[in-house]
Amino acid sequence: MAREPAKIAELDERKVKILTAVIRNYLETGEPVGSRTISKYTDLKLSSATIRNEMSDLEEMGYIFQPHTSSGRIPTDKGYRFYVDNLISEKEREIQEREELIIEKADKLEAVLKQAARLLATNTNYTALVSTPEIHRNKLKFLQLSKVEKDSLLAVIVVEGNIIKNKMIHTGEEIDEDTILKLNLLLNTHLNGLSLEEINLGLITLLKERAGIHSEIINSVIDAVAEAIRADEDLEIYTSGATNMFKYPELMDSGKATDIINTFENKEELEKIVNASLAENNAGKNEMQVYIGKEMASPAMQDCSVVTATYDLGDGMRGTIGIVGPKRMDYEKAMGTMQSLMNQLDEIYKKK
Amino acid sequence: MAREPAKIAELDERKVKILTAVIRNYLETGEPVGSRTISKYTDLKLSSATIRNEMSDLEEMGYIFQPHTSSGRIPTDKGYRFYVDNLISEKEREIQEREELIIEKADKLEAVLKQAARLLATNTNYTALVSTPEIHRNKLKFLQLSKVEKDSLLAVIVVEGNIIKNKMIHTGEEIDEDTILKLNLLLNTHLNGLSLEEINLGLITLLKERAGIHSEIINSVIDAVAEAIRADEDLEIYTSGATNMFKYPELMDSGKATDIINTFENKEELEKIVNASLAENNAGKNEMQVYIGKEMASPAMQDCSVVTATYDLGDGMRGTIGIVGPKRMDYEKAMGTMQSLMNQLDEIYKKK
DNA sequence: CGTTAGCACTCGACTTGGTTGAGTGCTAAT
DNA sequence: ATTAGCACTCAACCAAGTCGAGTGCTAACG
Repeated sequence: MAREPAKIAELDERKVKILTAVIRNYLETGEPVGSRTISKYTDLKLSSATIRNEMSDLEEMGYIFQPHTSSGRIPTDKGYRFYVDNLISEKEREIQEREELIIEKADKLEAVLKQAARLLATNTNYTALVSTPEIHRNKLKFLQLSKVEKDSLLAVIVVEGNIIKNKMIHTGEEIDEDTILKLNLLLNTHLNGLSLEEINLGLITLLKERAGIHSEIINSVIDAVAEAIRADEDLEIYTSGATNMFKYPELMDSGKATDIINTFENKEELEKIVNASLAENNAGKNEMQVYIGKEMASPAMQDCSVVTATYDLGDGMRGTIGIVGPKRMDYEKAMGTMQSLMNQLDEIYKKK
Repeated sequence: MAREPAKIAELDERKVKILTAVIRNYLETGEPVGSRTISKYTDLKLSSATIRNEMSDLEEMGYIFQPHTSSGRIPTDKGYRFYVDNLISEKEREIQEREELIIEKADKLEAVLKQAARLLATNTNYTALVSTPEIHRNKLKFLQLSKVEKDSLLAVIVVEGNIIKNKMIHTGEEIDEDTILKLNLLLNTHLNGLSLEEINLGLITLLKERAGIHSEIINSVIDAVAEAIRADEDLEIYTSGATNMFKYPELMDSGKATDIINTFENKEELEKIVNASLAENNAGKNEMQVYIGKEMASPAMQDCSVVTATYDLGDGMRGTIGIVGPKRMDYEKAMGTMQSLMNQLDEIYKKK
């Protein structure tokens, strides 16, 4: 969780080269990487022995470690962090535009988000994570009661951001059209433009008085409004491609993959991740975040990394999109794909 | 897929006893069961040698088989089928009422179904599968346009079964209240009570004529109605507890579990199962189905069994609920839990 | 002084051979 | 028809040995 900057100054140029070589190689193979491999892999002409010394230093400094005595090295969380912070940003921009994901136009936001998740998952071979927007400051924009059957009314509620909610209200007795008209007028004059917080007990009492014998209905309506708005507060989170986790032996073999997929079914855990991302993004807009291992709040995820971004569709509709993968995920690709997706989301919802 | 009746007549009483003993034992342990085990397990006092002979017969008849030479026996699909068809029905009824699942009342059908799935999964330790109802013959029950902003109308559409759909229509120009009133009257007098099929081109043309300069809006509305209704035709399917599949070694070790969970993410495959169940249930109402291994259309599922039931909430709202588990699932428990759930669903939606 | 070659050492992964035990099929005796 | 007995099979387990990739350390080299 605590995330230190990991300054580049701490390492001289050669160490940086070796560290990145280790990381790059490990990203590809998923196996611990030894000194001999590095000595051939890099352009600097050094023998394996020298590399060994440097690697020993790097280990002491906490960037890499050995899973068991005398085997190759593997990057630590700190190592990955360094890599992500200092070494990606340059390359990323070139790649990101390489191939465009294609989001078919779909009208409903929910469908778009689901499709986005699927796209991310299939493109990256990791797991995608999408949270539906949390509705901020939702003011009531439109409220209407209509008679649908003899003894039931339909309340249609539209809040800022054009979120529409419906609620059937069973009245028990028949209500005539005239009364409905009056109720509609009453409700609209008093409630329109208000936010949930502004609809307090005093206002409700006032409304009930005005409604006279139909105060019962007012109750139902207020309930409906409250419930409708509240219902959107516990946000939905979709995942897609969860089983991609199985493709990575280091997770599969240790049985971690199962744990991880289990937490994908657990809303609370996912919320932790999403919320962390949202919070961090309140200040710096539209930046991508990368959380590595223990930087994540969720314990089961400590063998993963996640790339998150926050989308903002205006009207206070903000949500998070994430790509979850093993620590040795291809950060460049993940971030590139994510960026591309965000661009497209922007495009779709900007012209509307 | 082909499902033979598996008559009880084919087997004498002793063979039946031995077969059930094999199956019961295998259901519990998940390991191949040998002759010695059976000779102790059953009440009939026979030596292992005799059992061996009988088992040899049963193998020849296709009820059991050996995973490799000289190991215990495991039931075949045919064996399970026999068990489910002939040996459960008596016991099942007693058990089913044993413990009541508790569905908290929730207003929205979707939420209820999701919760039902979660309940099934946690109660049985298998994977639950729920399809949202396919809406049959949905007649238009209520249709209303309202002005929400200067240049946008909200169309609220209610179809039989109280399915509510909303659609924003951007008009480009401002529409005055009077026109909206007229349009509403026009639409309601002509469309109310009609099904999708009945809204044909002739009717649409008529409406457009009557609407005069606002024929544009009629177009949008008809589109909205059509889309709203059609949108519900590609049914949603929820799964819950998918990871429970990992709990069964015979699936886990062979890597089948991964395949299975993968198909849980694949809508088309799930539809096969759901549709098979729905079709079969058109005739005999409210019966439970059991599909074993190859009886299922989906190839990846051939190491599973599934217990399905069809719920019917009236108004042509029918859908399928399923419990997916390994072939050696506890059929009694699964069927009992399912029955209990169906009862509760019935109860919730009967009194409404 | 940084770099390199060489050597001893470690340790997981794999192979081999042997043992065990559950289970079978078959045959002969009851 | 049932059972006891025997030879056989085969997965699972274990111990010992080999292999190879990799390390740390030291001494030599430019």
